[in-house]
Amino acid sequence: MAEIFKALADPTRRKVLDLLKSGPMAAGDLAGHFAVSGPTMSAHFKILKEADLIHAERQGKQINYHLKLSVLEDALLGFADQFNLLSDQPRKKAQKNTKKVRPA
Amino acid sequence: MAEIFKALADPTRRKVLDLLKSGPMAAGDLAGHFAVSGPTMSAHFKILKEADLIHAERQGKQINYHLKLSVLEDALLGFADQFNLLSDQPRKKAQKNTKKVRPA
DNA sequence: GATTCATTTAGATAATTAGCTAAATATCAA
DNA sequence: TTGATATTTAGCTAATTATCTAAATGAATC
Repeated sequence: MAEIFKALADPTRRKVLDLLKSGPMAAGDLAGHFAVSGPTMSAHFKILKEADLIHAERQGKQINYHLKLSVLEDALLGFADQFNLLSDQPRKKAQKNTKKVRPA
Repeated sequence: MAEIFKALADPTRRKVLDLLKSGPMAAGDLAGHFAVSGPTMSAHFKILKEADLIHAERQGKQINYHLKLSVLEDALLGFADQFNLLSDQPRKKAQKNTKKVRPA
């Protein structure tokens, strides 16, 4: 989970995730949205892959990146939940083993 | 908001926030939970202050740090919401100007 | 006001990071 | 199999970061 927060700490990487929100995109198309070199973007993709926030799928010459939304969700909401920031109702993807704790 | 994610990227700082969850704590008491020098902790506090995630209040010789939960909440859930990760019902702190968009 | 305690600021260093260019790899097309 | 295209890997550098020790500041106490 540390890796996820590291990955999210960079604005370029956050924007990559944002671009992938609406569907998979090729590395080059993603890179087109930024003013940095291809290799630099590739390094960002690598960090996002290592954080398991995206995954790659080669299609011919191109490599399409997909957002792993559920990983982002678990990290973000898991952390938020640590601070009781979520409403008390279960969320979309309910988790197993919801511990019932009688309020003190 | 970039500053908040930077601040959250460090495990020491995330743990500081976690310690402050249950109430304000003095700089020294916080530092007691980590294996680094006082000045190092002070630098972490500074970064958290600059991200507006905590605030300081001097009480005699000590400086008590308070978690600014609403700032954390806005950042975290704001970002989560960008990815539609929140349930559709309004949350605890409802936001102004909820735009009503008729589903397509 | 000198001393002690709690914390921060200053200044240095080592490690990490984001960026670059050049070269390598993989795939497709000619 | 040569060439073109898409992307990554390698190797470098500059900037940032986390850490340290020593010194400075602020507040209470003697």
